[in-house]
Amino acid sequence: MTKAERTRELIITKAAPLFNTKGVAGTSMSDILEVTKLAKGSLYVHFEDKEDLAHAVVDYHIERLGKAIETALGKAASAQGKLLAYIDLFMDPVNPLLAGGCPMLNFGMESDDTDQVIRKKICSFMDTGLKLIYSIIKSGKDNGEFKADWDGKEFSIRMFATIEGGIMMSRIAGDNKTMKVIARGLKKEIEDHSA
Amino acid sequence: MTKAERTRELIITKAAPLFNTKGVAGTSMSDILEVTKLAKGSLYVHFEDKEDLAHAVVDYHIERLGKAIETALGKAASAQGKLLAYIDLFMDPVNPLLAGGCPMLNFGMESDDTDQVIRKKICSFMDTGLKLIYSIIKSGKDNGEFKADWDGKEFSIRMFATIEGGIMMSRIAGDNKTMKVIARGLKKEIEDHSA
Amino acid sequence: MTKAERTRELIITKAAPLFNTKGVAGTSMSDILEVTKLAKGSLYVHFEDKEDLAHAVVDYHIERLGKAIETALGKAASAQGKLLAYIDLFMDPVNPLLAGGCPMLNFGMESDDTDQVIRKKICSFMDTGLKLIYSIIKSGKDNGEFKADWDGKEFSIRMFATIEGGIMMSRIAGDNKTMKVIARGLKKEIEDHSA
Amino acid sequence: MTKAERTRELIITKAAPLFNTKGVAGTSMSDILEVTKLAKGSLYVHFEDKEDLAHAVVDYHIERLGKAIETALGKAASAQGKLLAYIDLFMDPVNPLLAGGCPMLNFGMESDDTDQVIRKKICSFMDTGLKLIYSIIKSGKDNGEFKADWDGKEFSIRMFATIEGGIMMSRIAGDNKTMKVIARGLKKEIEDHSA
DNA sequence: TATGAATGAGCCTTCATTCAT
DNA sequence: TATGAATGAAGGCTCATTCAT
Repeated sequence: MTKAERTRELIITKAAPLFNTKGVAGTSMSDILEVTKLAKGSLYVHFEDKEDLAHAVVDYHIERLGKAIETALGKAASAQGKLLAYIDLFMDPVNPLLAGGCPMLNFGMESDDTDQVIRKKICSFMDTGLKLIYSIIKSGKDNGEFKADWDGKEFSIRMFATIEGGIMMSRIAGDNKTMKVIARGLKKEIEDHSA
Repeated sequence: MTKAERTRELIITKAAPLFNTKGVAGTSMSDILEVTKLAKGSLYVHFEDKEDLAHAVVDYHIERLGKAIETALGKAASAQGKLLAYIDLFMDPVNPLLAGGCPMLNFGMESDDTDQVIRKKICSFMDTGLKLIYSIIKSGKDNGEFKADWDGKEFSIRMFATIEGGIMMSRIAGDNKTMKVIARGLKKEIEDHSA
Repeated sequence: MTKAERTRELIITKAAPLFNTKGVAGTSMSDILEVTKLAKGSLYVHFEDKEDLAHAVVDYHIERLGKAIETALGKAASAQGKLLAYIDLFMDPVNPLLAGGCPMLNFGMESDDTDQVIRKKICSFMDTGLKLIYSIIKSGKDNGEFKADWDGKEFSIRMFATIEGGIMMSRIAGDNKTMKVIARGLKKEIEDHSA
Repeated sequence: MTKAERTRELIITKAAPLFNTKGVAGTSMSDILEVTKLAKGSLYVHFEDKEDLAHAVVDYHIERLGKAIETALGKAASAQGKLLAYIDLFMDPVNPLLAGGCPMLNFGMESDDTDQVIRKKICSFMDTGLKLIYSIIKSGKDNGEFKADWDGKEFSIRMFATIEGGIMMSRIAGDNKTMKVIARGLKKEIEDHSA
């Protein structure tokens, strides 16, 4: 990793929690300077402008979340285990994996009317997640873990939506009670479809 | 209504879509001046500062959404009808009731780490909504519409979360497909619990 | 004159010598703040941006120079007197009427490749000047002051060009010797065409 | 020519049209980096600072213009031919010899109040040009081409000024009409003084 | 109450330049 | 010599807000 790459990475990693916490509009370049301890012009050596940095930060969040999911699911042997692991990953929205909470919610809700590049990045990551859940269910049906008549497509969409909604509710409430109810419900449904 | 009250109302109604679309941080007082066509100082005659206005705007959104729900549900005679009406109200996130989309998602996700007053307003409105759904189910169970063993508390939370998650997904995707799948699932579940 | 008009006028009059001396690109908004003793944002109450202010300053220079010519020529009774008065007005480029020198030269030469609005303003003022000289010659011929066969069009262009070139040369040299030679030549030519 | 000298030359030749077009203040070191495709630090290997480069660029313009004059006049056999050749060299200000137009006008007018080094360079080049014209007239008088009573000093100054003024006027107007009138006038005067 | 000029902190960004590599 | 990352002052401009009218 060259020096430039290291600095770029430093900026992204330091800026990431700020953007995810205060939003893109709510975070100033000065805020980022402060946490990176870099000099004024330095940010612009590595990023064209605030927008460019914001996009890189979104990519970073997507990558981190993607890897976290991959890791968590990698530890599970069965399809059912993977689904449960996925749910568990989002069980604590008050102390989330990524400071500020789920970047899909944060960046998605800020960008839907204001930044189409970010919206599309989040959209494509959402699709990836959806497809992942679907593929797990499918493989579970293929290997006999899950009942063959389970509608994997419908469930993957609903599970995804429910989790995100649960995260939103828990973060707004400031406690995880809601998320727990939701997780229990989803898990029960998964178990109900075990063969 | 005095002239002052009317001006105040004008500011709030014109500012509301801006805040809900671009966020609080992303909306400037000048943006609001522009759409209200008021003079610079006028805003501060009616609101202490931007924060104060933002809070009033959140209240306004809550009130409007609350009334829309009330109206929609008022038209339905049965408990089941009310639940279905509630779902239908959120069926078109791409062309939402309130410009910018669901204010609980927008203000909730922007404020969770930045503005505790807004967060609490959204939180308490969320509670109201949750309780409303719960009370409908309860009354449905009381009058024999719904099976007595239906867990109303769990379902109301899950329904709320799923709808919000569905709104989020549809807005990020830019189309309502997701929302339709979710609505169908929730409605089926409701019907499955009809007595 | 309203307060706003007074402030606007203050900014223009204070900024004018700066722009005419250091050029538009070479003058910063901070330079202007300093001489006007206004606060940061105040400039933008009266002007959209630096370009807008620069255009107003060019207009101001044009107006002042136009009025100075008008006044000087007004004092002369005859056509010949007017032509000589015009020349006299530009006789001291080292201590010019307008700080920084002839705005046609300064703004014209800076803007020809960079700001078409300024270029056109200067161009149209130049045309006015040209037409003025021509009309003086014509009226002199009409009233019998000048010989009828004098080519007024050619001379007005050449007189204008020679004066501007003389200003340029004197300012570059830092002394008025060149300008004096030129003035003498032009005046002789005018006298040679007296009837 | 060493590599360093070649790079230095490259920078100057690429920077020259920029400075002559947008002015010194209006041209940034980044602009120059862009057209030279050099690395950031490289400029400062060859030039102390922007001022130093600007001075070199002025020298370059002076040298090019000087050589162009020399070449054009070299082709003419008689003194009269040389004077006419000189005038012809400046006949098309809209598509000038040097991109941006006459460097004496451009750098002269920008520098007269801001950069004494540039001003003096232009001043001394102007003197050279003036002396050249004078010497041509003198030699023409010596060899009997021109009338002995022609005031060569006065005419050389006036011719120089008129041409520069004509360039200015044509560039501001965006067409060469003015310049043509002026050239015709000067040429006629030259012919009128032929012996 | 309403106005809009004025404020000055702060915004994002570019500037000329330096310096470690 | 050449590189390009780093610097921090300064650039133009917008911000939320105040205040005299």
